[in-house]
Amino acid sequence: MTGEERQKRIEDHLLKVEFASLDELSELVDTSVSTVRRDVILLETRGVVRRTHGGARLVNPKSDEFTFNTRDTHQLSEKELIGRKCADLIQPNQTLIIDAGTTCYHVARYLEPKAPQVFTNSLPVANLFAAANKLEVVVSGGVIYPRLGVLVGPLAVEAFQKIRADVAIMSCGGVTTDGISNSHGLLIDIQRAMIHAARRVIFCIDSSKFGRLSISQLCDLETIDVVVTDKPVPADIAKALRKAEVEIVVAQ
Amino acid sequence: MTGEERQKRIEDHLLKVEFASLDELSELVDTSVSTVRRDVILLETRGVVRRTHGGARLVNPKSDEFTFNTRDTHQLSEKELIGRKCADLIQPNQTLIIDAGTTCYHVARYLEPKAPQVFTNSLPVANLFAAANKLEVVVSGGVIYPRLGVLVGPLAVEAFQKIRADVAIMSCGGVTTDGISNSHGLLIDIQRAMIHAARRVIFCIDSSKFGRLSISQLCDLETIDVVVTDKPVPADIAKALRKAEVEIVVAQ
DNA sequence: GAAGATTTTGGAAGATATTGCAAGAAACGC
DNA sequence: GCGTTTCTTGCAATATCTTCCAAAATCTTC
Repeated sequence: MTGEERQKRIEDHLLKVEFASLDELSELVDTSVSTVRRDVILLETRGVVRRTHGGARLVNPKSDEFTFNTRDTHQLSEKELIGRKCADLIQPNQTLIIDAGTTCYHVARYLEPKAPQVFTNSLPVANLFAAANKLEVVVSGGVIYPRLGVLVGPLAVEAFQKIRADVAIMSCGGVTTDGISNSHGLLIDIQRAMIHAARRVIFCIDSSKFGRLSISQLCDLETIDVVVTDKPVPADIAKALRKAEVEIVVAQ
Repeated sequence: MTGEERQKRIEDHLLKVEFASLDELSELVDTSVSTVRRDVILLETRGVVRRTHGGARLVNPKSDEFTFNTRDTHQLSEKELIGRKCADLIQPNQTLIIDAGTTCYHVARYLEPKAPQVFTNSLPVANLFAAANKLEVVVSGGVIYPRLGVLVGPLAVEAFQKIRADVAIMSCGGVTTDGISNSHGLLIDIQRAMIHAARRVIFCIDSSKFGRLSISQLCDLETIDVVVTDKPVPADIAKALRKAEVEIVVAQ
């Protein structure tokens, strides 16, 4: 086995496990620990891997997925259900605005067959469509908000102020009878511009958000056209939604 | 067996296994290691394979374009060298514009310690920095150009027209004594805006680009401040660059 | 087909790179 | 702290590379 082959195997292995001890690696490629150590040093200078005491870890594990993976784990199946149900509401060839956030990301995953035109300020959503050239994806500009991979700031707001779309697919941090709220102040302006630009506004809201209040008020319930969620909505909020003429879709 | 037949068999075998040692290959084609070595040297000059200590590796044929497979760190060592050398030219806390393209991507990989402010229209570069929140990354808006993961169109051009930066790190498709050219017409306007926005323009150019002419003319040599490359520049182009007062940096 | 020129091949010698090991230094866990 | 593990550094053994050369094969030319 040549040196490069070994290094590739080490890299491949780390892609799977994210972290590995030198012993483990030396066994994997059937060579001495010294050699593996040298390989890892080399991979580190290439920026592929970071050395730690006793092993190595991948530099940017699953960088395309961003950290919202971690948030993902506990409510994955609900969000996926919501995502699929919400995608069903979209007609072919509509133009869509897709908000940042895990739930909206899951909607995006089911959108490809509809071949819509998509506007988004979410890097994960952009990455999702970057390879497939079936549909046109427009990314708003903006500053990357680190952990979430959202583009924020004036560039983003302006981008959405300039456009019009059939549907906006949104998410949020909390819903009460008074309206929708969100936790990141930076996102509020952008979300307002998104909602303003769309003829029809769909909020994807997992059940944990009902009754919860986040820091910044985003809009009142009248602004919404559809709510997609995973469990029946609590009575008081359901009543308020009906009064605001919001269609409620429960994915089960 | 003729030499050509041997080389074809070697190539075919490498298509299957990706890596092979010279011993392995010499057994495969039933000849001495010396001959196989010569074959491999020949295949390397044709760009089919890459020699490694003790063996040979297939060169990924789709190498020149940006695959979203940025993990594909092999056979890019020239670009990696250029990337590191170019990153050395950057002072801490400068503001940078980073062009799309594999070479610029490799520059970006070495930039984190410099903590610059970064503007880019490249999704791979954006993803690279999205996880790390050490540095501020601004993404231009635009339509995703599918295979390359570049943002193009008016949103992108406008984004770069609005800003100013210390350095632009650029790449291109070809360099002749007449200037720089690039293959994607959509990129030209954006690259011009990038160059215009920067006080200092650095082109990262791997040696295969010298003497090559791409479809669209981007700029003349006077526009450039620095060229970073991996091999000594051909005499005629070197002369033209000197005349245009371009600093030449060779990474070796 | 034969003689000579050219190319290809296999191998040898010395140069270079890689590998595994060992001793001392540094880091880690308790 | 102290024992253990891991890291660094230097070194010798090994493997591979480069560069040469002579033998063999192939091509030219007549």
